[in-house]
Amino acid sequence: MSHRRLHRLLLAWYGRCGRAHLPWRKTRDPYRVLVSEFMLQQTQVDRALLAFEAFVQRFPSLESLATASTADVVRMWKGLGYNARAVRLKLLARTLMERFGGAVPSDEASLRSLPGVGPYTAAAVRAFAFDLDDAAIDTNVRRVVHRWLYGLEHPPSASARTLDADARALVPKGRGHAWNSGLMDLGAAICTARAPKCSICPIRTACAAAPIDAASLDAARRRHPRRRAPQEIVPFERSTRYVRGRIVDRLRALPPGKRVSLLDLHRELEPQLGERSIGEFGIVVESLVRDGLVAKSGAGLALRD
DNA sequence: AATCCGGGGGA
DNA sequence: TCCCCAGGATT
Repeated sequence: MSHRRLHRLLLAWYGRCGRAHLPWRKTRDPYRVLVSEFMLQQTQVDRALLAFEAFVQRFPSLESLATASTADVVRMWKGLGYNARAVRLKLLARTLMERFGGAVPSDEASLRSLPGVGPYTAAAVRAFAFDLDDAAIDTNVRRVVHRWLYGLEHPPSASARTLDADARALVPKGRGHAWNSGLMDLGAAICTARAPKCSICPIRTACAAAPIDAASLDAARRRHPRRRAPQEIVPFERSTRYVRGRIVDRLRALPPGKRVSLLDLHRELEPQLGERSIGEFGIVVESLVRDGLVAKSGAGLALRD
């Protein structure tokens, strides 16, 4: 089945309104694409923008990242969250230098073998660095495709598998880069999860869901609630995530070469952490050690080298 | 299949 | 203030 009308509408809109000026869209350098995709997995474009510029300036090449210390990479990751990804990105760089001759592969199997690269990132690298006709499918893309082809996504009319197959079939031959870029921009700016702007959508005349009324979308969402884990009862400040964040932030600020004892760290962070036993604190530190973020020695704690 | 992993923006 | 956000690894 052909989707020529969809292709024409979205690609024309991307040409007019797309964010082709984003630094990771102006380049085809696979290393930069990889860095941007690692950041964009977890962060909005506006925030990733600043971090990206600083990161590629500090680590301008795969080789420079591969030879950098994990500590320096984690320091450059400040503000982005999910710090284990900084560790994986650094490990990925070393893997590429050692096993792939310093080049980013374009085949899916090789990409998927790399730390931190799953189905989405592998496809994104193929589309954005190599302009291959692959579909980088995240939840935003699934939502957009569902609306186009099946109508409102509450309740779902198609499985994730079906949507993935549809999304792949939609990629116009030879236009992988622009198509994926346009799809993401549409999902971020117009075809949003809540309050989509159908009235200004370039696809509205070819969309099964348009026009979506914000109030009825909200009502449909409430009628079909997504299954949720038992609600987190403790305040965020009591959560492990918060403690981990405070610890890593404190270790980021530690002068290179310096270390801090568990007891001193516990005492320093006490004002932010409230009453939390040293034992409980130590368990959180252990989780950071397991994640490769923190190094523990007789001299104390620091970001891992 | 379910859970963990941050930090921020917007309703 | 509360709700929501997203891919990958682990178990």
